[in-house]
Parts: sequence; structure tokens; C-alpha cells
Amino acid sequence: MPTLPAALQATLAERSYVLDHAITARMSWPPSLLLERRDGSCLGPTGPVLHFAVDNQVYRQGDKNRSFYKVASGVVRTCRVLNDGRRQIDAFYISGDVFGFESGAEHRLAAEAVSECSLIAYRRNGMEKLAATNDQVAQQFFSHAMNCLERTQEHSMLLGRRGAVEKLATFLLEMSSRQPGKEVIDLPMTRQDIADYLGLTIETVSRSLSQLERDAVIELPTVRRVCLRNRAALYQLIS
Amino acid sequence: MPTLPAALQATLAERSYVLDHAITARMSWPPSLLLERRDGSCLGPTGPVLHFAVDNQVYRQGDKNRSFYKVASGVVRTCRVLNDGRRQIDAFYISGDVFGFESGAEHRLAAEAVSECSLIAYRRNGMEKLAATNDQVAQQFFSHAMNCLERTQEHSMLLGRRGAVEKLATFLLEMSSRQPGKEVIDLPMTRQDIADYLGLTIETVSRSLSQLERDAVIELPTVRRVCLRNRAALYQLIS
DNA sequence: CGGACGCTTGATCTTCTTCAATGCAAGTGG
DNA sequence: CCACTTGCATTGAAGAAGATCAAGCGTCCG
Repeated sequence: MPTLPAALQATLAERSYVLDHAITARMSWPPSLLLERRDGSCLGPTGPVLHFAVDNQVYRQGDKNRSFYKVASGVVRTCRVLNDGRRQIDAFYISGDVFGFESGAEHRLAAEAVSECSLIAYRRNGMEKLAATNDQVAQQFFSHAMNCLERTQEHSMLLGRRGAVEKLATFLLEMSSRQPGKEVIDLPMTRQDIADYLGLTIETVSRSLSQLERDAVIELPTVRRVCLRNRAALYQLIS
Repeated sequence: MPTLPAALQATLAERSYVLDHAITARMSWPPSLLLERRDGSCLGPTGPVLHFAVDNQVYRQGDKNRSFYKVASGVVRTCRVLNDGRRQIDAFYISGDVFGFESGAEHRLAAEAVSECSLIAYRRNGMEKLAATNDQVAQQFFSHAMNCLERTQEHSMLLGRRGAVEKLATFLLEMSSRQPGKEVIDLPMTRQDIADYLGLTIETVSRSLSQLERDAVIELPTVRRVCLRNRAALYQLIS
């Protein structure tokens, strides 16, 4: 998914929802949804643009499911936690991604700000009415659900059957594919977040990264920045 | 999900598709879809009833995605395998469940017969045309996709953050909920299948079951039959 | 400068896997 | 009907991967 030009980003922050993901919407993982027309008018009944500080919750597990959201800037994670504190992060969402799209009356996953971020809220019942009358919107919703499903299935394979280093390799390539063109990846999330996404501990994440650096597959110029030195090796790791 | 009366099962095998899952379709995991009208007429363009012997493949990873299927009898598994042979089973499908519902041009998961089974095939392009003109069908498809998504997300939590015994406890309760009323569960799949579903090895599955039996939580009258002696203990395990 | 926070690294421990042997039930052929 | 094979399943012992526990390090920020 192409990142938006800075000017457009700025406009976005000003509550003008000009986006053009029509082409990419169907094919790519990032759960993008075309919620705006080309002329900039809004397709559905939106709520306000919301701002969240790091680690603030957009909604909790069990919260009434009234809205879903599109990331205007920043990064969001969705996750589930067991009552003994173990956490599984389901996905990370970056600029342009849509999350919080669930069918039940309550959110089954929590959503939290990984970094400072702004979100556009979409009222769920409004959008559902819209989908009922607008086939294209309904199609978009369906498409979005299927994309999420396929990605989650892929994630299950990862969690169930891959070792620590393989998990990290997969993660890095996934992150890379979402910041295309860039050879140096920015990791907006903590090691704990990565660990909870991959079903590992922070220590194992750290060790696996060090391992990859020792093997000259990656470089870690700073702690939150990764340079993929040997993509082929990474691809081979995930076989 | 209620099992069908024997007479109805027989009729079904004769290519008459009288089913009535309308009420359960929206709420339960088993991915049920209402593909037949109450009067017995078929809602969409179906293919034939197909029969598969144990371990036969309904379709492979990469096969053209032309149909999806409803289980008339028997059990089916969907899975992905890595090229070194590691396998992750995504789900088991029993009588009444719909599987093979994907949006891409090719199947990303394989589907195989766990036991001898018969399936009703539905042509994908026909159903898509139908969905485009029939809102109720489109709604069913969407609903189905969301159900699958939620179940897969739950499964991710299991794979990433639960220990062996917890995994088994979850699995047994899940199986139990799909054979409601029965205190003795039939496991139609092998230990290897269970292992690949839970991200474990057969040995660990076996040991965990023995463990649970030693703790008087379950009983194993035969190797493929489990009796839940202490449901409360199982629920507590999954906390 | 000092503290807080997140990250790394090492040592040890646990859990699960791997390897190998045995058991058990169903099916086959003498 | 009974040996014999065959295909799961169980069990034990050894090993490995990852978790846990415990320092230390770096960087950011007051």
C-alpha cells in the first residue's frame, strides 16, 4: 500500500477524507476500505477524528460495538488478553487501515494506540444501512472481512508451526511489505508488542533479532529500526 | 447444531437439500449457511453430491477456487502445510458446516476428508451472481465470513498463548459444544490431526490426555471416545 | 546528573519435542 | 480360530527450544 503524500496526510488530519484505495482494496492485506468518493465527499456517516496517546485504548474487550475506525496516522494494535494477563496481539494497523470491524454486539478484541495516532470513526449502524442500499459498499465490507480472514489464517500457521527465528523473519518481511520501497524499516511497537504478536517472550524476540544480526541478515542501527541486509535469507527462513 | 433425523439424512443423500439452519446460521461457530429454502428448493446452482474416502483431498492448496462445500455427512479438515511437511489444521467441519469459502482465485488451504464423507458442492460463480441480486444471500455470506474470522482469531489466542493441557481442554470443550447433549464425545480425527490443530505433537497430545484422565477430569473409554467427567475443571483450565 | 523505561544478555529451569520402544485393536491369511 | 501384520496410540528417556529469573546497558527526559 502506497503511503500518502505528506500534503494529503495533512489534509486528512483536517477532516477531509480524500483517499483513493479503490484499486488496492481488494488485493492487499492491509484492511483498507474505500470509504470516500474521489471527489472527497464521504461515503458514510462518520464520527469525529479522534486522537489517542500511546497505550490508550480505543475500545476494550466487551465494549459495545458501535463504530469501526480508519487509521489516519499512527499505529494501532488489536488484542485479546486472558484473565491471567497473557496477551495475544491479533494485528497492527497503520495509516489507511481499517479495524474494529466486527459483527457481534460487543468487541471481542481490544484496540490500543501503539503510537500517538488519529483515527476516523465510522458509525456502525449507519454503515450497515448504507451497505444495505449500496452494493458496492456491501462488496467492500465483504472483501474486507475475507482479507482479514485470510491474514488471520496465515497468522495461525505462524503461531502453531514456526520457530522463533522464522516468526521474526516473517514479521520483518510483513512489516517491510507495508513500508514498501524503504530498505530501513521503522518498528513503531515495543519488543513486548512483537512478542505478543508472535507468541513469544521479549527475551526470545531480542535474542532472535540479535541472532539475525549476527548472521548478517539484518542490521539494527537503532533499537526501533531494522535494515534488511539479506532479504533472500529471510525468504529462505520462511521457506 | 442439531444432527439431522436419519430419514432426512437419507433424503439429503438423494440430492434433495432440505435443511433448516436459518436460525442458527448467524449465531454459532459452525459455519452454517442457509443455502436451501424451506420448501426444499435449492437457493443456488449446486453441483453434485460428492463422496470422499478417508484422507482423500477435496481440493489442494493452489487449486482453482471454483466451488465451496457443505458437509452432508462425515468430517472434513482444512489445512495448510509448509514445504518441509509441517502442517497446521485450520478447522474441522461436521455435518451442516460450510467450508472452502475463499475470495481468491485459488484455494489457500487444502481440504481433506477426516472420515468418509459426502459433500454438496456449490458453484462459486453461480453463488456470487446470486448474492449480487439477493440481499439475503449476500448477508449470509458476509455473516459466514465474519463467523469464520472470529473463530480463527480465537484460535490464534490458543496457538500463541496457551499451554498443552489448556489447548486440549479448549479442544475437548469445543468438540463437546458441537455434539450437544452428549456426555461422551466422539473424536473422528487421529491424534496427529488434533496435534496439527493445536500446534503440538502427537506425543504431547497423548500425554496431555493421559494427564487429564489421571486427574479424573476426563475418561477415555476407547481411544477415539472421551467422556467429560469434570467439565468445571476443564472450564477452569481455560480460565 | 539521575531515574525510568525499554532492551539485551547470561544462567538456569520448564515445557515440549524428538527418538525409540512398546501396546493395542482391527484386519488378513493360513 | 489363531498367528501375523499394520496402523494408531501410549509411554519413557534424552534433548532442544523457549521461558523465566536476574543483572546490566542505553537512551530519553526531567
